[in-house]
Amino acid sequence: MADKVIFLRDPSRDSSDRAYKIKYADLLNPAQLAAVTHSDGPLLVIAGAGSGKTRTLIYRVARLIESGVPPGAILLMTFTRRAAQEMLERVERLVGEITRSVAGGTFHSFANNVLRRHGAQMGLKPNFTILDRGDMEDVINLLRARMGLASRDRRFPKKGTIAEVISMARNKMRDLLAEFEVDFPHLLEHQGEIIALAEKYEAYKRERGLLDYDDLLYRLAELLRQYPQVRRRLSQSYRYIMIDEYQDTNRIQAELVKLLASEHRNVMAVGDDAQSIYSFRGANFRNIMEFPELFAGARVIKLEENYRSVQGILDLANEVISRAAEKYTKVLFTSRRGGFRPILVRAQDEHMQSRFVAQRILELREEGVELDEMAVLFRSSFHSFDLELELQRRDIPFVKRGGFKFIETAHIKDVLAHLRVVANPADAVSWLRALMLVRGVGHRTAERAVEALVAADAPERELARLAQSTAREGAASGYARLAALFAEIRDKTKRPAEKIAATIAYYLPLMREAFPDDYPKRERDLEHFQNITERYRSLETMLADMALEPPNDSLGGVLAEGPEDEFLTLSTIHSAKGLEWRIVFVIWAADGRFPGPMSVDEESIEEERRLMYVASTRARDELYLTYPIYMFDRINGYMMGRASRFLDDLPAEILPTATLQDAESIE
DNA sequence: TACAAGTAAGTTTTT
DNA sequence: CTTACTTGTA
Repeated sequence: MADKVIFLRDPSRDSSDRAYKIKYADLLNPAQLAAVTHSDGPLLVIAGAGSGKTRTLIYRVARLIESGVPPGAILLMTFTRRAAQEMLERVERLVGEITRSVAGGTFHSFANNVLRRHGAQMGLKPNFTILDRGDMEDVINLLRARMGLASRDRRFPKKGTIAEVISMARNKMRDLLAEFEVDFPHLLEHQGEIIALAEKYEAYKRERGLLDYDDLLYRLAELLRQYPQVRRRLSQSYRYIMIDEYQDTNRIQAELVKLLASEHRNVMAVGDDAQSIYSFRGANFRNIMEFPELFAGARVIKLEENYRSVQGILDLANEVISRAAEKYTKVLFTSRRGGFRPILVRAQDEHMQSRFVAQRILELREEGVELDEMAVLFRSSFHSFDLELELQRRDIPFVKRGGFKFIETAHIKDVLAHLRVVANPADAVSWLRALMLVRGVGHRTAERAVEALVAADAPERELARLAQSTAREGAASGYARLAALFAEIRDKTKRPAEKIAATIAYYLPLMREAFPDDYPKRERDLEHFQNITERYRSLETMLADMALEPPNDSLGGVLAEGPEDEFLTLSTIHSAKGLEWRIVFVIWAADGRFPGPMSVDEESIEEERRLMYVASTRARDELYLTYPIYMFDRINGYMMGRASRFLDDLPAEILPTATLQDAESIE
């Protein structure tokens, strides 16, 4: 910030007849303004945490629209679709124009839309089914069993591991052989079989109109590469491309950007290398480092002024990240005054940690801080279990984000499977799931039936035939009921919610038998699910949404009565990305939890460090980092815990410490 | 072949 | 504490 910057106007663009309603220069700092008024050509914005990154994107969209760019020519890629929606709502308020035609969402949702519209060119049916990770694993498990790899004496990797290898290789655009050498050397002995399995998996999906998450990106790239006329058309229609959170894109996504921008190179990438936390998904923070090479001549603008946090919090964040090995150097600063320093709080054990957090939250609420302004963050979803109990005990309402999603529970997946076979009768994964629920049908029978159903022209007739040909009494009526349901929900005049209601009615008795211990809880989930789906008019859209943007909160923790009530947020750090609160607690800031036991090599430790940086920069006013001294470990039993290595050697003027003690008078 | 019950092992983050 | 695989029975 040493130099004073004087901007020269481009007379051809800023001509007098086009007056901007928004006073950009008054509302933005010089760096933000430069990014917002940048017109054509590639632009990289390195945006530190809290530096007004979202604001910059919003004003840039507004500016483009005010300059006469049709909203439909703008493509806004974000990390979640909700982020895109919120941004566009703010743009609408700014420009007073409808922005609904701005294309926005995740790479995956964008790919989904394009492939449904243009995929036929490459032989892709528009009613393809999207497989989530669980579905992918189901298929792999099936193929693994078919290939006789499960029953062997030798230990063979589990479905989850296999799925991980396959997916990682694709996200990094490597072949499987290279993937084994680099990331999974311990699986080298199985590589032949896994490669064979991966080939079968590909064939299985292609034959049945199934696309997993990685396929969405791959098939889109394939479409754009192999069909230049489609690429040109798309590139010409999306003349301005903006990508948020660029540090968390992977190689295939970078390639997609390149292809989509091939006609104009109008790409604005925004991100922060210090916040790259998705390498487990194939994200490569080198993407952001190498953006200027991918788009030669790219302009680079850095946003360093932080508008979120008090200086004490930034000092800690800067200190944590300064020890990172590789980064675009930037130092966050703020003009916010205020004496608060983050504090490292040591508890005796996990429960004391929970009691401290709950107590402090109640104190803050007494002081007038709303629960909505507070969050508790943690490295892994299960770290909050004890705290959740404590919060329930004290009647503190909360929502939990991240971790296990209710959409992934068996009962929701069961219901969805029935709707998925309606949308795509070739969807063998879902048929299998639905058939296994029929009493008297096990995996063997189900597998045979699935092949017949997928090949059949009219599935309901095939179901009727199965009902007649089965030797088992129970199975016959089971098939008949399934056939009746199928006929009912196939009715195109029914809304998705009505189909869900019919499916739930069919499913409830089956669920009670399958889950005698906890079916009431599951029934509540189904009710919740029913509510979520009310707003959909198209079954296909509903199914795609459930796969691509499932509701992120896991149910169960919510204690409050009405929607007007305030909630405390519990969240994994990953799910807290891009969000902010006045008060933030980071629990389990202990070595062995954060960084976790899985992080051993240099690279993953570096990623954990960035994760700590992300966590601490979520806080505006106050930041509490806590850890217990005694931690229970399944292997070692109780052991002495120590503070996270990212925190324990920091000077006391950056991070003072405190120890908790029980006061007999209280409690 | 289906399914219940019992035993053994493994446990991050998410589109 | 959950899931995955084995064993036993109908």
